[in-house]
Amino acid sequence: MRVLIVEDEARIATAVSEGLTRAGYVAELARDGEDAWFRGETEDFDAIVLDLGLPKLDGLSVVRKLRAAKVATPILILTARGSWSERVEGIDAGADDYLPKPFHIEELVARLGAIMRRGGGQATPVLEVAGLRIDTRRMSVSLAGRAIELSPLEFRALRYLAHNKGRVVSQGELGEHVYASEAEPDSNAVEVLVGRLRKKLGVKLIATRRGYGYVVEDLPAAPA
Amino acid sequence: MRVLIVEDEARIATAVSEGLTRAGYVAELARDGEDAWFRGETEDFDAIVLDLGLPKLDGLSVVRKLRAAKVATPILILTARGSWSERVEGIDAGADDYLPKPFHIEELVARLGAIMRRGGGQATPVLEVAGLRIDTRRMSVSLAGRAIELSPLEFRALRYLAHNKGRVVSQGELGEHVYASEAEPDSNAVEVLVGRLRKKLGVKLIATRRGYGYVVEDLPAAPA
DNA sequence: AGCAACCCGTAAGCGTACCGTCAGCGGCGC
DNA sequence: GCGCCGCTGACGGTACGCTTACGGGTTGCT
Repeated sequence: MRVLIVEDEARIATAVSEGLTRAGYVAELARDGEDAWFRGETEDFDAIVLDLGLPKLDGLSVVRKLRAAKVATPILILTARGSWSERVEGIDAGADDYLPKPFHIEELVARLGAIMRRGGGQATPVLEVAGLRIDTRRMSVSLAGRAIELSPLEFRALRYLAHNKGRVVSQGELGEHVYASEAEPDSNAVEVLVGRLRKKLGVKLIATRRGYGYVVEDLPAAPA
Repeated sequence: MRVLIVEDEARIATAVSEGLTRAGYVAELARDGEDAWFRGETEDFDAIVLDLGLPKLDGLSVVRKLRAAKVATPILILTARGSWSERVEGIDAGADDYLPKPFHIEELVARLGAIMRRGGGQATPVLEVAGLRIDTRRMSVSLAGRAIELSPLEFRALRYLAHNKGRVVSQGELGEHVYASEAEPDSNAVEVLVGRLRKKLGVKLIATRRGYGYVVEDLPAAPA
């Protein structure tokens, strides 16, 4: 199991490297974004641990470029403590999970194991549900071959709902995942957002469970 | 038997830890929500005791995220005294039972034993009883393949009854679990609720034990 | 720089499902 | 047969969620 560590602070880099080695991984090290991008594309890793604050080419760009190049390797990003927007942007860009700094090495090892086992959560580039194709790399959506233009927020909402298809997602939960900050409790922003989304989709895909939230069904109509 | 205790108040944490150890469990401790979420997903516990008021990531989110990640470990939540809405939300989110603070350790041990013996009650997303399917993730119900529309309160009531099938549930108990506030003693709200539920189901599923409460039988035709 | 288009949060209005109350009735149990 | 527990239908208040319109802010094009 080869893991690429991308980290410019030497202290952290060696700590992580040692921790992963002890856990039985082969740890490779890259010290800046350009190096990470080059090696991530040309070499074959089982996972990438990526700090977002990097010289030459920032972490988010690395994620985006790798995903654009159809590199499906699981990516775990290291974010600043409490930086909600970094996490959201990171997941948007195609990372599989995030770990806020500071962290324990054991935690890193465990989460890394999780995303490698999962082996293609966010990394799977296209979600499909009920004739709808959601391409998370190109940020594009099409219904029965016809492209649909969505705004960034609409796209995030749809992606989250599709990703959790078959499960009720409350307004609060949807808000937390769509917005890069804590949602204001007294606001109908989510309702309006879902409304616009529904209008653009033109299909009865997003059902509302009054008192609970929204669901998109993965099965047409065959419960037994 | 490994149990994860999630509690930030050191005093309570040690008390619970000692109590569980004395009862023969191996107690692990997590002090905040993110830790709980990560360990709950990556490690293997037989049960989780979860305080709702937590730093970093609140308890309800932990429950939701674990359930979304298909972690079926039984979860017992500790709620503030008298906070009915917390309990209801907790169960909705996928917890198996709640215990209001303050509590006796013996009570905690007893309830923990119960949900572990039950071995995946609420954790399994769909309940089945007498041809009825209750999907707690979709918040939807179907009878013999045909979907049935239920209101939030109706759904909660049915879920609680089905969850306790074969046992008589008093009106008071049902009310406590359905309503997110103190139930008024002089009110036939529960009766009306059960009535509407029965009408929508269209089957003689919920029997009434005059003077005691309601039961749903898990066996279709058991003569007495 | 100026302008247009778009994005998106706020607010108001509205339809409707939800659900508690009440009154009347039925049936179970003694 | 009587009494009380529980069922049922009607009614209306409430609040949930949808829709529409508006405007501030940003982006991008000329």
